[in-house]
Amino acid sequence: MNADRATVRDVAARAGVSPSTVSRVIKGDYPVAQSTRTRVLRAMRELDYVLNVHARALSGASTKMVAFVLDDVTGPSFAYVAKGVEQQATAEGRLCMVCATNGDPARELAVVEAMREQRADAVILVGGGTLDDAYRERMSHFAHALDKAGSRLVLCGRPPLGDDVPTTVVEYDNEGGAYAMTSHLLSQGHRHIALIGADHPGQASTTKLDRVRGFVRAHESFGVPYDPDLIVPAGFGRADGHTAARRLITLGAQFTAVFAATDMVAIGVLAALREAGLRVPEDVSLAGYDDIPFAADLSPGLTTVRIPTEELGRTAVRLALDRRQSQHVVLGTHIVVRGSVGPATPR
Amino acid sequence: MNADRATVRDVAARAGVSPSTVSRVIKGDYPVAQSTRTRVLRAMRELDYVLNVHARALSGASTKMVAFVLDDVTGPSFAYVAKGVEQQATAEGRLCMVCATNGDPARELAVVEAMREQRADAVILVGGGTLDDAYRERMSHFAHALDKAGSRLVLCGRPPLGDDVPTTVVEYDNEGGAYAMTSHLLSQGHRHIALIGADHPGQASTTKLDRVRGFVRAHESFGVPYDPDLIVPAGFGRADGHTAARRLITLGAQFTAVFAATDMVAIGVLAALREAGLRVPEDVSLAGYDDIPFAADLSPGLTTVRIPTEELGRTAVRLALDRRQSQHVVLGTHIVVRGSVGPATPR
DNA sequence: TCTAGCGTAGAAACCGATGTCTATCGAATG
DNA sequence: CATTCGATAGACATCGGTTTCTACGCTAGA
Repeated sequence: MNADRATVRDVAARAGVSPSTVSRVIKGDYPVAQSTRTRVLRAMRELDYVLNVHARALSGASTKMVAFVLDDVTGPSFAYVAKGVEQQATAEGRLCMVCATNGDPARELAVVEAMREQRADAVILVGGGTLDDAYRERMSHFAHALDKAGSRLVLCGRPPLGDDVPTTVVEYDNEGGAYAMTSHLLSQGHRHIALIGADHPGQASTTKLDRVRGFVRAHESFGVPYDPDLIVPAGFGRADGHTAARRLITLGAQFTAVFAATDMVAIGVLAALREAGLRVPEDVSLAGYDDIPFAADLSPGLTTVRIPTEELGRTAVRLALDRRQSQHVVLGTHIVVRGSVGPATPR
Repeated sequence: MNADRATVRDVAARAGVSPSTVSRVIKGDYPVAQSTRTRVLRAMRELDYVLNVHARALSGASTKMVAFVLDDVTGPSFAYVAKGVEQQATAEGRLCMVCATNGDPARELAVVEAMREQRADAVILVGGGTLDDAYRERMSHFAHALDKAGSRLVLCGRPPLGDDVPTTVVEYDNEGGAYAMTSHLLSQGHRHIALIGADHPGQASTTKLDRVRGFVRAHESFGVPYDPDLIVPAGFGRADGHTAARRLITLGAQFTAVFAATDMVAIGVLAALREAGLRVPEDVSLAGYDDIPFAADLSPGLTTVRIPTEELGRTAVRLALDRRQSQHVVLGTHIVVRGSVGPATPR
């Protein structure tokens, strides 16, 4: 009647052995006579036996799960990191949990807490990251707690929490990419470059700060002064870029190139430029950041900075599960030249 | 020394109560004196106690987890379904596991098996779906097994397995969208429409079949014969569209419009058309399917069919967790008119 | 022949939280 | 004053595998 699910005990009874023996057949790390094994396997098949991972986890074994925490599943670059994580997790025999935070630090902390309850082998945080002190402290606490429990907190594409905090850090050279792209624009003769997507006054984002830093450093290297008015704060989305660019144009700002902090922003900027009757790259050059898949399909193709997204995700899982490897890695970025940047022309 | 993690017992000892009482404080469904509760809560805080979900799951409680199985995390439409699933799961207090199958039916079956081990509250399969008999049979078996265990198999954007198989089905009107778009093209005067991304000979995909069906039915409604040579099999990716379109052009096929089976295919087709010196929509009209976010950002904007992706994901979770609701739903699709389709012009 | 050793299998404790069943205290009722 | 009920809390079995620790049968070496 109550068929429910078969347990080790049921299988044992059917095969005429003890539960211990069934368990040993399942794990396979202990000698079991061939004939016994065969009988047990048959019983398992006949009863459609399915292991209970919770029972297994309870008696000490690893949960074989990694958790992945991101802002938004639909974010073009995040999705690729997720792919890398999923791939590597699968390769290492792990399952993968995904949680979206929608950029809410409070929710992020809640999610990490939930992952502690799940006893995940690793908790991978990707993107963004606030600089808020209380937040950092709570996160450090989690890092220590996870570490003590044999798990690991991984910061992926965000800066370390501090030297004494046991975390795995996988970054990419955010500032270097911005530096390279800005240099590229400067070497094309641009002297008035707008940076759209710098920091909002309120929320400090390290990603944004780094990109601004690279922008500034390149100007310094070239001995070109930059116009603070052309460094405009904005979000990381298409709409943010569109709004910011339109305002810049309306205000009559003078610039021959736009460096958008993300490709999504660049797409918004592109639309705003078009609406204003400006051609790219003839009137204004446009550069992005992230090299999302569609960057190549815009017309003109978007010149942008490539981030090794999948690699980032794969590395995060690999390092977290093998502590013998270095626990702080910085992956490189490089610019991808397409059609959206041309030589500067006076306006 | 061995700090490890605190258990209910540790908390109980520290608070000077029994484990049962601690458990009651945690669940909160049983009367506990205010003073006792306070002491227990303090002990929990002091010991940094974290619940063990596996122990809880073992003693009968639900696992509060839904599993989400898709082809590829980076697929533009899948990501949105994932977002819907994640949102609704969170809203219902569930965590969310994500597994990618890379379109491999064998891996899909393996993943579903893993989800049975996890005792997930629901297992949501999205996209694709083979028509292969052995596969269907195995999947039906899983559906029954999950059902018997109080869980649920959800088919999202794919056809039912059969009437006697206990599943939740959330579809969208695939054929209707293709019908509407084809009608739109026909009403613009197009009489030679290429359908790129029909079925590959080997692998039968219901999604593709439905889209072809809508295409054919629209022609029949309009009394316009269609050219079988213009129905070309192709994958669902950008490269597939590019290759297929280039071959069509090289072969000198006559057509004034292309209906791409997905927006990704459309993007590939667009590139191929451009390379051949054909303008869109002046020389050739182009329509896609899915309305991925970038469809609006192409130039010209891509006329395409909108699928209620997030809604699909949200509905899947909602129905799976509340069996009182109808377990078979078909969500509507509609065409989105942008600039890539124009009136037919003789070539 | 006796014992050491190997291969194999069972009994029972254990992981951590839950829930049932029982017990106690104080207050309220007859 | 005795009894009963309500509020509260503890003891203990339980969920389903895992893992010692022990034991049996058999062969090989002393």
